Amino acid sequence: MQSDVAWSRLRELILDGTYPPGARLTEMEAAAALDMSRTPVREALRALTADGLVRPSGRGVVVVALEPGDLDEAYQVRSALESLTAELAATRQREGRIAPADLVTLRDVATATANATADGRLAEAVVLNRRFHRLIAELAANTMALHALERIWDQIQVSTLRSLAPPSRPAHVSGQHEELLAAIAAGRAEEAARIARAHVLDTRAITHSEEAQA
Amino acid sequence: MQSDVAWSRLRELILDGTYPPGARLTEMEAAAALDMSRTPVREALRALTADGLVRPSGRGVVVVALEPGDLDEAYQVRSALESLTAELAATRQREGRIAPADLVTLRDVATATANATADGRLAEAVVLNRRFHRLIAELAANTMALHALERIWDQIQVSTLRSLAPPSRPAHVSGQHEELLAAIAAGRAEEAARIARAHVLDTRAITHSEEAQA
DNA sequence: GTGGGCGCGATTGCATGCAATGCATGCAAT
DNA sequence: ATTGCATGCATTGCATGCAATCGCGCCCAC
Repeated sequence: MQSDVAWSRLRELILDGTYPPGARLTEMEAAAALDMSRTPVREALRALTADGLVRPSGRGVVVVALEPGDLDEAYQVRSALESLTAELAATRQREGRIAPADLVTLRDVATATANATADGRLAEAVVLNRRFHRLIAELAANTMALHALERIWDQIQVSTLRSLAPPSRPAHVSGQHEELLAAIAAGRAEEAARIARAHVLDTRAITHSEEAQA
Repeated sequence: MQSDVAWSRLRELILDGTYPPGARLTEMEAAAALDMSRTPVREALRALTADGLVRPSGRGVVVVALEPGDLDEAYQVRSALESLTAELAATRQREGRIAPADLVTLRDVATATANATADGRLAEAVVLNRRFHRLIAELAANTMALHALERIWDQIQVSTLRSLAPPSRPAHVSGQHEELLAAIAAGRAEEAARIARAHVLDTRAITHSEEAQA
């Protein structure tokens, strides 16, 4: 369906920074850019509005720019949800409902993320980091939580892309990934929940301090 | 905008059970029922699909019927989010950022909910109960959490409307509301979070046992 | 020079036409 | 009788026309 194509392509363009926060976008422009008529583009823009990636502004829409306060809110929600998914994933592991291969994949992604970060391949690190957290959410086998998280991740990604900077303590972040992985692999649900919550809030704090530096 | 009108009217019809889970719905039918053209109705149906209230099914859409397993997932997410909003509300209260009148309103709604439940005015009790939880989410001042909760509440409401039965222990539910209220009013954030989480999961358990009875 | 008001033009929102699609129904053949 | 297929039709998805709207710029007055 062209409507879905329009949605995913526009979403992609927003998430990779081609349309940065604040960028203006009209039905007609987008229709011309994607070479389709206004109708499917119109539906896509409405969907993106519902997703919180753009917001109506006079004529057309603009890519949202979350203010620091809104970002804090987003991280709070993300923290609550990832705490839940980590707990659920660990519980499922304890119950033997998780395939060993999935845990291997998770470890691989964690390693790749650490390497990319250490090497300064930041764009790649962002993708891998998100994949790491997504894999955990998938292991939790809770589609509602996964969907809610996708929305939050998208919104956070849009508003932090421009300030791409290496984490001040890369080893710290990687260490937390390792701890989280270990807790899940061991089926320690409560610990996994605690680590996930702390890790997400830590990530926010790091971004904060780097904003302050800038 | 007619598109929004269509969305809210259709949403209302679904949430109040006029279109029960499983009901089929086509663009043309809905357009005729709402007396507007297919275009705005079409957009509304897409939005409702994104909201998880209907899902495409062959031609047209059907109102979603969450299976028990999906309901469990929904309650898990709801529990995580309400735990967060309760914690945030309590924290804001401790910081003196909550108007006393808002707490009075919250208490009034809690009382009204308890009365409606005790009197067997179930439809009313559902509305009041939701308003109680919503007020807390508003006190938390986290719009993302509020939006995510609205979605979850909608989905849960649709799939539990038909099994409207008085809670087996109404005093228990009302008591939990009181405890939650007290924790927030006293600014005890951690306790509020704990009570909220337990209360939501309790609600789910009650529904479960009543399903079992039926 | 600045503030306010007015008019024009771009852009949206809705309606409808048209073609494509997929589902249901019925018929035929085994 | 049941299954497979073909045909017709309801319904969707997209394109485009048309009217209403809103923003923007310009001009005038102060």
